[in-house]
Amino acid sequence: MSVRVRFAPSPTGYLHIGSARTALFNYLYARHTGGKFLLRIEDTDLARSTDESTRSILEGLAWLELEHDEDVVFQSDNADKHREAARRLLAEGKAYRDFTPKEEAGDGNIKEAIKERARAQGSEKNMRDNPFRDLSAEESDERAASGEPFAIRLKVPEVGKTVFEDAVYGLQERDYKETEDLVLLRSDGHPLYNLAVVCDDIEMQITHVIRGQDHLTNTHKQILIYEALGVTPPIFAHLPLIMAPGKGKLSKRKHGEVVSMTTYRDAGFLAAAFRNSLALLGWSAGEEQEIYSLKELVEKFSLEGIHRSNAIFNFSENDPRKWTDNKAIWMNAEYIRTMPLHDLLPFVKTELKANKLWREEYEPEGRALASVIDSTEVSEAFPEGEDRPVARAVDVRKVGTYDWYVHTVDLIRARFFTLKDFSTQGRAYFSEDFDFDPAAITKNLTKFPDLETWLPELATRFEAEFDDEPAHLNDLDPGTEEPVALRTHSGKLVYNEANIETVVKAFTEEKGTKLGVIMNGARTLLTGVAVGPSMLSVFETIGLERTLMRLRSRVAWN
RNA sequence: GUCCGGUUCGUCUAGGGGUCUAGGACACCGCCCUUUCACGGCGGCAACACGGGUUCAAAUCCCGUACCGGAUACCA
Repeated sequence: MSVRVRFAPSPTGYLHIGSARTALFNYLYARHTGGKFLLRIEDTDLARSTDESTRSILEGLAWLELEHDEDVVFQSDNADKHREAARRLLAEGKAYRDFTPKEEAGDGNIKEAIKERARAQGSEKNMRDNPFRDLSAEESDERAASGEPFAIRLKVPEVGKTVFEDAVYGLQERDYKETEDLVLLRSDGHPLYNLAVVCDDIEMQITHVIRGQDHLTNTHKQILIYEALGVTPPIFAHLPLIMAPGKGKLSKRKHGEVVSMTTYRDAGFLAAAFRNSLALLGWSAGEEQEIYSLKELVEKFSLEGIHRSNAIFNFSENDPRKWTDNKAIWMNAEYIRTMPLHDLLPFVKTELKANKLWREEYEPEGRALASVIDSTEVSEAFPEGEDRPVARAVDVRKVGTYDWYVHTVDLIRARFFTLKDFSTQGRAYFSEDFDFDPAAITKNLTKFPDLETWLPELATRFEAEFDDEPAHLNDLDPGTEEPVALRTHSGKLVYNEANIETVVKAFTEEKGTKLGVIMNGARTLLTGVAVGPSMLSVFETIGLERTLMRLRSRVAWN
């Protein structure tokens, strides 16, 4: 029988890290085995379920690219079937009506209240002491017919135990006396979770239930229901939990945004990178590799590789550099700087567009970049799997062209952690309207007051020495195709790294200062930040015109 | 309280009786490169929860203790 797994979130909030990981593992298992990955929304708790949550969960799954098979099942649509199952068990004497008046839930912490009550009862509690458990069928029917409200509870046998082999945790046993006669149907007729799950899993022909370890005890109750229903239970695989730093519960309430999937999307994470780091939380292929493509994850995933101990999602709220798990941040950076450039470009485009930094000129030859990359024309744009476009920069790349854009992204991505960095740290490459980092100004500018006159002077020097005119093709070295002529036809120097270095070094010597002083001062004026690629590349990439303008600008000095 | 589960560097983890003076990654700290740097290179710090067994041999198997987590609802 082919594998059928499901991800069954309850729509009571956004998709959080734990659920996302559960969804991922289910997805990977399905794809690995060639089975189906189904999605079921467990919305039986009408009071807490919202459409907004459902949308948000679907959105999160879509972002992670965990595509499900078949139609989404809404558990509430099956309520009639659940009720029917409860009635059947009642008729067969495997369940009974409990006429105990419903206890009103007190306000405050429900979890705490339950724990308190359980503690008070201790081991003394007899799970079979419900007075209605052995009520005669006649009396039960009579009272029901008279309109007395009742819940339907499963009649758990007096002696014996539930046993199942968990694919992760191994053999699990639980004595019946530890399990109460659980409620199947509420007195208002609404089916309860354990009944609904079992019925739906049967109906959806689920073969493997992969879910959080917090369901381990529910599983025993569910097995009881399977047995009562006369159906063989599926295979269960429980996942260790993802905890907060300090081993506490990772909660929306306490930890806020770090647990929400949308946070990562909005923070400029690549889904592939986040998915990759999620996969490593509670699972390992037993090797030292850590960067896995989705394809590799699918190939290597196995239930045997799942751990039994909880993992901590490590972050510290007060450190902006560690606002979320460090390894996740690192992995995102790793993806950004090592993934094929043509895979990264669409994401950068989206980011730039969102910040009004995108220019149509960045489109390759006027065509939509995405369509070029996705279509068969890819070979034309990127011959033989090359990351870079075919157009070679025989001259200085003209600022604002597609060629320049690709080169720039490639240049600046090395030090970036998220997609957001392209529009923040990297803003000065794409716009005249960028901010200056106060720390950079202090460190590289105001510390050397001479720079206030030197840098505009450098601009004048550049203006005298350089020309934006490209070198002529004739000047190319036939062997390397690199421009050999350092001068343009007007007799000025080509504005490229080698020449810039010569000019800046000479200028530095004249001023009797260190190269770093000039370079870092220029970096601050040109890019607004203190870190980045080699300054020679920066000069060239920003282009002569903008370099002159920015070196002369007074903005940073005021 | 009771039941269930877990415990290897700060964090994610490798490890399934000898190859473990415990490996990798992130973070951190040094050094190198360099005009700076959150790129890169090299290096360092740092862990088998504790106590008993079993065995020639235990991080690995067994038992206990401690700690942590989960569950204990007419929530899911």
